[in-house]
Amino acid sequence: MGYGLKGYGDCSEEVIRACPVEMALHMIGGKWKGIIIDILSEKSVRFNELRRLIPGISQRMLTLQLRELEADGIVKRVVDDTVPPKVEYFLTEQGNKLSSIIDSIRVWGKEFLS
Amino acid sequence: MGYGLKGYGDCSEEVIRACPVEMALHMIGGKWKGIIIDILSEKSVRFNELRRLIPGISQRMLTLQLRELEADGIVKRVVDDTVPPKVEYFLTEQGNKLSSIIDSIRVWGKEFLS
DNA sequence: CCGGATCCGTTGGGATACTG
DNA sequence: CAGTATCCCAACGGATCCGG
Repeated sequence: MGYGLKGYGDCSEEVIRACPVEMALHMIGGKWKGIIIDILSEKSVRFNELRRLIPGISQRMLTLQLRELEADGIVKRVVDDTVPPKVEYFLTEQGNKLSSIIDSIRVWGKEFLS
Repeated sequence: MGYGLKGYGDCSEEVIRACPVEMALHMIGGKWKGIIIDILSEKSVRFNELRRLIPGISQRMLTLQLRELEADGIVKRVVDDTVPPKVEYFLTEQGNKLSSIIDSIRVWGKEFLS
């Protein structure tokens, strides 16, 4: 048995090394998760602000991806119970560490494209 | 217009920073690509050897993922034209650089799981 | 030994409309 | 403002069988 995050497959003995990799890729592999983490690494952002910062994303997908990131402990969601509602998103400690990896991925990607 | 790898979406102005990230994640986001790159980072491996090293993967998926990695320039495929056939896979220069990122992802993942 | 071809279920993600 | 709810399609990935 391995970690078992959200029903993710077990880790057999031989691939135990790769499991954390698969898990991590699974957590940041969503179509918009990279840029969401990237934006949140700079500052906490509100829902519609995030929407404006990510052209092309639908309300539905933004909600879904944020919920998954939240469930995985990468993003924190803070609701200010006022009218109009105010919901702010920011990275957790783990999310911040992830963002530095996103950075190195971007460095690699840029070099790859050049 | 952005890079345009395999019909991947365009990069608008505001998300130009995130595009290399999306591209990279798209290239390593396959279910088995992480572990394949991981294994190849140590040594070049033959097809069936790779199969044995990745319990649970089907022949079809191994072929597909290798083909994609090859098309993306991460993996090289060398055919020794003999009987029985011998096909060896190894990382390209870009693939090697990627494997160090995989390493840091694993470090993060391990810490996340602990 | 190293695949290709086919079928098919599951999931990811887009479009649109509605709500407290 | 910050979401839900539906519908729908395409891509992903597993199982199985066939071939050089």
